[in-house]
This record gives sequence, C-alpha cells and structure tokens, in this order.
Amino acid sequence: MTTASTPMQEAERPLRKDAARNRELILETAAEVFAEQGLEAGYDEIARRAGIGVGTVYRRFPERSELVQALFETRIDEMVAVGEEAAAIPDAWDGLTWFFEKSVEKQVADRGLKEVMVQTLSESGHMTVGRERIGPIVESLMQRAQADGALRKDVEVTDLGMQLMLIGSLSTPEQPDLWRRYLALLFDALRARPGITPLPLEAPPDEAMHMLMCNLQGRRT
Amino acid sequence: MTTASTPMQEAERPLRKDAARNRELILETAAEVFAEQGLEAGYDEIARRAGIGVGTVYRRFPERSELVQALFETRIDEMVAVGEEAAAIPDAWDGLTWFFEKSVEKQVADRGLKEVMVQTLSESGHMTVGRERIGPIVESLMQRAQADGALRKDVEVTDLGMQLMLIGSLSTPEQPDLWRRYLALLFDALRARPGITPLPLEAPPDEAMHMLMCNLQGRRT
DNA sequence: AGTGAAACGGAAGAGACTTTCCACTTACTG
DNA sequence: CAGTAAGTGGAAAGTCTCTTCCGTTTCACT
Repeated sequence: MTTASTPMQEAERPLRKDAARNRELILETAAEVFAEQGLEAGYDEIARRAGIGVGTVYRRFPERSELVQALFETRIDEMVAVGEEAAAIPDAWDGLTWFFEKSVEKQVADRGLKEVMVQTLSESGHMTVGRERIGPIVESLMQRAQADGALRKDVEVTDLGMQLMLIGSLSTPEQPDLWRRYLALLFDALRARPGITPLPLEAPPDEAMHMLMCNLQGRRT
Repeated sequence: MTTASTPMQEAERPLRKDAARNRELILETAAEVFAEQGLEAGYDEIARRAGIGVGTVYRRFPERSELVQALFETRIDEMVAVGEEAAAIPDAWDGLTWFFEKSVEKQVADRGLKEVMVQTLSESGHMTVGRERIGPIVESLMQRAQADGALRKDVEVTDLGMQLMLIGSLSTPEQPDLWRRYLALLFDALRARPGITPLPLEAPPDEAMHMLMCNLQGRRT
C-alpha cells in the first residue's frame, strides 16, 4: 500500500473519478464517525458506513494521521474566514476577542473538529499549513490590539495559540457554554493595564507548538 | 480473574507476602514504564521489567484504570503535604500561588504523575479520593486569599482545579519552565482588583470535573 | 510436618485492528 | 474500440494486546 493520498500526489497525477469519489466519501464519513466516536474509531466502521471496502480506506489513508490531516485541511478555510471577519471589526480588541469566541464556538459545536485540530497540531510535520495560513491572521489581529493599547505587549501568537486550543476543552454537556467563563478569565489576563508585571520567560517558538500539543494529549514525542 | 486489587479487598483479607511484594513491584515498575512510555505502555513491558509473569500483572490489576488509580493514590499524600505547607505561609496570596507552583512543578518533573492524574481525574468513580482530600485544602487556601482581598471573589475551587491540570501541559523539553509564563498569566487573571468584571456563568460543580478531564483528553464519555 | 488454598509463570487462545493479496471492475489513452 | 493501468472488495494473514488456563510453587494455618 503505497498510494497515500497527499495533496502533492494529487497535484502530480489526478485520481480517477471513482477513486476521487471514494476519497470524498471517506472524508465525509470519517468526519461523521469521528464526531460520534472520537478519533480512535475503527476504519471498519468508516468503511461499512461509507459502503466501500476496508482495504480501500486503508489504501487511501494508510495512516490515521493522514486521514486526520486531510480533515484538518477542510477546516482551515473556515478558520481563515473567521479571522478575516474579525479583522473587519473596527475595534481591535473586539475583533481579537470575537475571533477567539467564534473559534472556540466552532470547536465546541463540532467535536470532530476539536479533536482533529488537537491531533493535527501535535504532528509536527502537519501543522505547517495551519501555521502559515492562520498564524499571520492571528498575528495581525494581535498587533492591531497591541497598537491600540488594549492587548498587553508581552504576549505573542504562540502564547495565544495554546490557550485557544485549551479553552475548547472547558465545557461539559451540562454546561456547554462553560468555556465562556474561562475565556473571560483569559481576556482579563490579556487586557493591558498600567503597572502590569511582564510575563516571565520568552514565548515559545512556532516549532514548539506540536510539542505542547503532545503534552496536552499526554503522548510521547 | 476476579482478584482485583482494591483497598477494600485488602482491608478484608491481607495479601500473602509474595503477592504483596509483587503488587509493590508492579506499582514501582509501572510508574517507571509509564513515565518513559506513557500510560499506554504494554503490560508485557511492565511484567518483563519487574521480572514477573504477565498473567500476574493482569491478575493483580485487571483493568489499566485500576493500576493508574493505585498509582494516583500513592501521589495524593505528596499533594496533601504541599497543601499543608502552603497553608503555613503567612501571606494568603503567596500561599495559594506557592501551592500552584509546587503542584505544577511536581507534575512537570514527573511525567508519570501528570498522566496518572489526568487519567484518574477523568474516571468519575475514581476521583472521589482526590476530591475529598485535596479539595478542602485548595478551598481553604482560596478562602484565605479571598478574605485578604487578594483573590477575586468570583472564582471557586473547580475553576482552579482545571487550570491546575492544564498548566502542567504547557512546557516542552526545550523550555521546561514555560509553564511558569502561563501560570503568571493566570495569576494576573486571578488577582482581585477594583472594577473587575465578574466572570460569566457559574463555576462547574464538583461532579463536572471528570467530564472536563475527558474533554481535555478528547475522549468519549 | 502436613495440608489446603492462594498465587505463580507463561503458553495457548481470543479479540480486534492493520496489512496483504488477487481476481475482478473501472477509467483513461492512443 | 482495445489495451493497459489504476482502483476495487473483502477474505486471509499478520500483529499486538488481553484473557484463560493448568501444572507448579509458595504461603499460612493447624
């Protein structure tokens, strides 16, 4: 099985119609199954529900991480759109906080999305796309708010990246909006104000993000 | 295999010498293996390294969660001791923040501890011991700081419990102390000050804790 | 010291996920 | 349209973790 479905290979040689159709079907079905059962759901269930052979699923996405990555990429466009809307909000602090709220809302509403993002961001080789497309947007939102004197100057993109991922975990079926409480707490912390003590240490480099996500999941790296 | 090793059964009928010795050996070895490989490390490796039969490991701890719980209980005493030291610090805010720092220090220094705690706190039936023994200590530390006017009045024990678990994830091998940055950010948020906007929503009840931990791990509940 | 029960080791068996395989089907190209 | 290559389904095989089992050993009690 060497026909891993990667964007590069697709650029080189397009899939046959039936193969492309099956790939799409796998992704749609996986999104559904993962949302119900989590990312550890078996390929058997995806195959059965999609009405194709399990060998086909494995052939198209030999590693689970590849399937997750492909799903991740379908989600990036959504996040980028949220970022662009946030940038259009006149007040910089409101734009930044709105971006945070909308991002977490999407995570919480779509359990599949949440896990896909966490899993993808822990694979060091896979987070490049996310970082290149979403990183600049967050950077821009932050700089705008810092220039306005609303956001403390000692926080950076990577500082906020982690918080964004963590906050989405802070809700339960009984209190689906609980994360808003902790987001408000985070906003209190991020708000610039006179006499604030600068944060210790440097913000982590971009490349540290995947290590942090591994820690979050308690995985070995 | 019905001889699960639980504290209740041990109170009823003590283990034979050899069995008790093996149980201790399993726990010591598991702590070591888990710290190296994570909680998903195989029983085979624990058995091999301990020099006993894999059937014995499974017999003593039929479910992995039981092994994790037993390890958790060896750790509670340490956390309680930290809490008691914190309570002895004259300044209430210093005592509370010191407790946080020491707790996270222990988590970060012992990878096994971190995962054991996260795993245990996600099993709803297993967190009773932790909550009963550590909850009152944190409660006391918080009330002292709130009475002093140092800690904002709208946060509760469960609010801080989650944060405590999350912060330990925020470090990498390259930046082992990175969590201190985010702890400082959290302290800024927790610090009482005039004109602060109260946090929205109610703090989660005790029982929500395990749901939150499941979310953190991206697991189905 | 004798006895019965607890506990043992580790191989065989069971279960579940992943990989391989091959006759057959579909699509593409000249 | 024919030939060839891509792609298929799903069973068989492989792999790994967990469970069962039984002859043997160890322990505790009388």
